[in-house]
Amino acid sequence: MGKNVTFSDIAKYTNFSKTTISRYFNNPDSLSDETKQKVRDALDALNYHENKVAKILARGKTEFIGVIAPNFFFPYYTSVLNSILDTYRDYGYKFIVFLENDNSEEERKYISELLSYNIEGLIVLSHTLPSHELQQLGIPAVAIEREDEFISSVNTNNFKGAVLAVEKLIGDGCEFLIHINSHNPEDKKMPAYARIYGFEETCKKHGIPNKEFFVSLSNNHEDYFKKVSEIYSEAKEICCGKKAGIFCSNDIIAVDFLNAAFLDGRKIPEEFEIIGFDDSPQARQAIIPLTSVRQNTVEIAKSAMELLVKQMDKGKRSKPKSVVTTLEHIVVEPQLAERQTTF
Amino acid sequence: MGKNVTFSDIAKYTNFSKTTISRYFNNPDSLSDETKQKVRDALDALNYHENKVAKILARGKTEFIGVIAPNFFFPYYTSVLNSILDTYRDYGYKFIVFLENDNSEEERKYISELLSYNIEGLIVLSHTLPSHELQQLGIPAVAIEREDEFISSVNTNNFKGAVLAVEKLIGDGCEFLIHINSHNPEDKKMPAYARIYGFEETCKKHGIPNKEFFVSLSNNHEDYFKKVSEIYSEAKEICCGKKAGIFCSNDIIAVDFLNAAFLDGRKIPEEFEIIGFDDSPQARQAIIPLTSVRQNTVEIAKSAMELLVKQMDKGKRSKPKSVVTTLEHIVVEPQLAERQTTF
DNA sequence: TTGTATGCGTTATCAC
DNA sequence: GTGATAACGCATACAA
Repeated sequence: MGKNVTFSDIAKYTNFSKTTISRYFNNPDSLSDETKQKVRDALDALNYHENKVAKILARGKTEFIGVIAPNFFFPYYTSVLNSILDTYRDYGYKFIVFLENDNSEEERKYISELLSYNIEGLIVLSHTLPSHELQQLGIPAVAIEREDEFISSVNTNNFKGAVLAVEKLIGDGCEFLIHINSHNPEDKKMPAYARIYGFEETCKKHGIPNKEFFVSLSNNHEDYFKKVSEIYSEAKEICCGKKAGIFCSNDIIAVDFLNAAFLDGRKIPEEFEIIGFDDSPQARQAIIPLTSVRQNTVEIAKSAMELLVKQMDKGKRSKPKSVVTTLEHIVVEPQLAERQTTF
Repeated sequence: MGKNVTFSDIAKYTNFSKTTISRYFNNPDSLSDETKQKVRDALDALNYHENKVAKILARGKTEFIGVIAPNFFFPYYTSVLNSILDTYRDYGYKFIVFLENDNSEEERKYISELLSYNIEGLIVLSHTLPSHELQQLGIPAVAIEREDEFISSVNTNNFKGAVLAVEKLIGDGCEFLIHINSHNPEDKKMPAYARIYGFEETCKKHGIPNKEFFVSLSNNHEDYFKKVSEIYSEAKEICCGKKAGIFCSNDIIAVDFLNAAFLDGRKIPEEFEIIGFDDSPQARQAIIPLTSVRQNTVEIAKSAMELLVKQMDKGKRSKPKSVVTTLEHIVVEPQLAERQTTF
């Protein structure tokens, strides 16, 4: 940082005051054309570069948004992060990104780091901290696809996603339905839990026999495949003969099931129809391209930013502490990406 | 931002000066135990939170590192970014992340944004800006797996990766070798280009007949698959009868080839052996788990940070402008992740 | 249209 | 051990 050129330097060079230089940037209309020209010349004569840190300190606005994401094992998070980062072009906010560590103490440290940089808002994808703790922070915050009782959020319409999938399976003539979910059946606060309800209610509505399986969350793929293979074997037993429809809560499970069935010589989608969730790269590259419920991550990111911006604006107008805005929970509609594991 | 508690407030509360409060954080040994206790009490009585922006302005160090990554189509970039973000625990640097837009003008804007925040260093994964332009920036910068003539960098030993793959194929008895690469054969400055040399030289060394194919880079997977399927057909013709080994420059191509061959009834790895590059999730979830050259992204990120830190430290000791350190190009060794598409 | 003075919340340099 | 005071680089009320 070799002696950066500052307003003072420009001021000296032009014989104007620092204020005038400041105005050149913030209120140029109030300057005469001649002055503007002189400043402009000085600016590139001295090769000036703005210093946002100083600007932040003086004005209090950082244009920073903190993002805390889980790791990238599930491509869904990658995709959302991608979309969030892309909003830079529309909003100009910069993102300081942290990766969750499955450790709430660590996560609190991340947050206090972020706060010390005067971030204007926080986007939380990780699940380690309860939303009431996030609310206490007193800064605009929005949750994405996680427990969101006390803060605003944007979630996929998981229920609808499940309904779309199951009705597709039923419409295609499946006589027995299976749902495989990776979430611990206990954490009912996770939005994704609604996929289970969606499955159950749609089955009930159409009177279709069904069964649910759960595989415990794991970052190790071998584990996953072994468990899913076992589920496949069991599933084959259960629906002996009848055409079965499999709806999985993510594409990883779905592809594993597909592989197990395919290697076992099943005809797909004739004997088994399979639908995943997330529309990940794995879905597209499966041995039989996988039908999957696509979450609109672009829309999710956009909505998150809108919520955040709305909250941040409010914080400015009224009294500082009134960040206690009414909660808003935006729901983004999913879509069925139909490929070859369904008809 | 409701009136943050500052050193002034603590000072008033404790009847000490701001200086003493500052010392409490930066040089606590110089304070009496009694004073420290008083300050400590005041700190949580008033619920103080540090303000790094002010600290930065006063001290000049931001602990920010800028990252410019390409999009997340190739899981390799995701993985590297993941590893970079994880280094926070070891180094404490925060990352402001930008996503490339394939537009050099945009990218220059990102960089000037980053500079205005006084980032201490820059990690560049994107390819839109030539390295000599990055060098001009005058801040510590390191390139990862991209053209790196004028700045330090860390790259996978791509040549070695290819050699590992090809020798494995030869060792397994492949009589004809095929290389499929997605890079434009023109951009020889990309480190990944060495995968081609590695393929060619190893083939030559062992006197194995071979052929190379190129598919043009694309973010659209359907495109890819169609092209790779055509290549598969052609490949089948060429090596009629002889056992063929396929080495692909990324897993996406490899999985597509695998799928095409598998669906065509080929026995794998008996008739075709296939090796990809990157060891991505797709490789693990392929219908036959794919053997792939694993890039050690953790090591890559770690090396990048080490290079950066070294440069940043130098910049502090000597004169500001001496960021013109000698270039260093770190090479990280890849590893063959053997799965079922090879013996 | 332009300038003066003051503040933003720290750290750093002298003092005592 | 502790305290004034001046930076750091910019924004903003208030003057002129």
